[in-house]
Amino acid sequence: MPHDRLERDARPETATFIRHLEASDRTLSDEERQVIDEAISHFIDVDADVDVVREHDRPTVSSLLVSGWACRYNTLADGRRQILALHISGDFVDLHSFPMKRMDHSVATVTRCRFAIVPHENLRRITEEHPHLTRQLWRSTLIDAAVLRQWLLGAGQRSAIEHAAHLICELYTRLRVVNLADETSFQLPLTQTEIGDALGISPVHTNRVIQELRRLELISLRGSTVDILDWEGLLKLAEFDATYLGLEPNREATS
Amino acid sequence: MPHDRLERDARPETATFIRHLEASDRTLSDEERQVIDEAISHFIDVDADVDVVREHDRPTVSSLLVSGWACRYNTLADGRRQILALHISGDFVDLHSFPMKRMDHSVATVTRCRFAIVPHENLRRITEEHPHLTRQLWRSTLIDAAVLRQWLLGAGQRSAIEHAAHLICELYTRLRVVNLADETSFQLPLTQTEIGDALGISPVHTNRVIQELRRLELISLRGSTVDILDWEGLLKLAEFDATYLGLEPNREATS
DNA sequence: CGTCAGATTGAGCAGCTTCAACGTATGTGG
DNA sequence: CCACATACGTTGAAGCTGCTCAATCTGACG
Repeated sequence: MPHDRLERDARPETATFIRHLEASDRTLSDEERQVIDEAISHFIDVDADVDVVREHDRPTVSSLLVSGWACRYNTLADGRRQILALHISGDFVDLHSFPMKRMDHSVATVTRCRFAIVPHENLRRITEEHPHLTRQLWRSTLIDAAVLRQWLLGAGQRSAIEHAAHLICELYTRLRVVNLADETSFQLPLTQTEIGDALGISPVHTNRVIQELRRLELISLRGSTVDILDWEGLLKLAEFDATYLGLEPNREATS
Repeated sequence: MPHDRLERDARPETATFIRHLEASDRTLSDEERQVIDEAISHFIDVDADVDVVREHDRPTVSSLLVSGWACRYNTLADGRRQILALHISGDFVDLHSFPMKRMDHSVATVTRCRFAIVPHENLRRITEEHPHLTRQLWRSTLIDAAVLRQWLLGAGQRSAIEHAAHLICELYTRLRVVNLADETSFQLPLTQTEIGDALGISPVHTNRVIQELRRLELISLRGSTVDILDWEGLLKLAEFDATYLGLEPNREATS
């Protein structure tokens, strides 16, 4: 079942999430930082390929990913699987279960992961006492939705290679924000089958698309290392525009 | 430009949105109902096929759809268009622009529409003073995201006919909630090209998929009237499960 | 050295697209 | 009231994108 080990731990690991919120809003107060920190009840470690939350669950806690890769996914009766989101350090994988209550999809680890667990009761208290922080949490669920819109645009309108290029641009950009990508490369710990489940294409075609990206000298992909060989070329092929990731400073009277 | 006419008006038209929020949470207080009502600054009417908000805009108001159909969409450089969401009475078409600030897509009317306009300043005040209502607004943006996940699952994994059947199930279910569908039929004021843009398929194939749905005696579609001939059959073909629309009563200590 | 997961390749096929034509309903100006 | 225009739906034919099935290759690991 979900969590296979759990332990109390120190707090510096919330730093990634805070960096994340601040990537779009530099106005978090020290108090707010502390509130986030104190909202965490404990940390858990979960092995790779384990369901953390399942469709139809009604979680009473939300999980902030501290390290590792996780995904949201849904399946059809005959086994067809769509990955709905990929998550990295600093992502709140199921914050939406707080206002929504019931899960409409599952969340699984891709690699071994560490999560900071935030009880919904603590989130509720934040909404009662910290409206600005509440808006930032709300905002972080809306950035998930913006990513989802790009995935839908990709699945519906982009060719497989354009869609794949867009995913690489997105992941690279997001990993840079949390300092998990070098200047020209990053680790992508997904099998080609998993990449295909995210893009909505078969594993065989995923392989051919990757080969085509290599042939065009846009990326190299050996093992789990992606090297960006031609960022401009990737951007152009993917029509990637990072605006939707909400990274620009967001100073607003109403923020 | 966006709004082509504007006028002050009476309030009963917020009823649909309130019914909407209450479809999932019967605990709205009279005070909260009044707060929503008073947050509306005015109403506007917009002709069909007009952009209400454009990608990259930074709106200072959000728009609650009172009547008519609207959609969110995004396009690629060569004109390929993906409809990202379809909206009916009671939907807040760009509530997410409040926490997000910058639009990552456009919103357009499909038919002539009436919107209730809610200034972000009023929404900000709600987040300061009405935490329960804030959670319900947050929740309504997350239901949009849940719909989006189903559309991605459809675009990525379902066949065109399964995807189309799912869309019909979704729209019928949503229209029922706001009393805009009969027992066995509803009005769908979309061209086949628009349906195709929502499903991510060509207009020609859309036509063939609709014919196949007719041949299977699942629906009839003449003009803009959809008749549900075999609801059970549609549900099965689409693997439709309405849970994600968040319609179940949602009574929670933390709600 | 055998095993296993994952990557790669080839061949044939299905679903969907594109292009182009034609049908049909509605509306408009002369 | 007819001639024409326009928007949308429908049909046919050819072709491309991506799928399935099945085999082979590769590297990591016990």
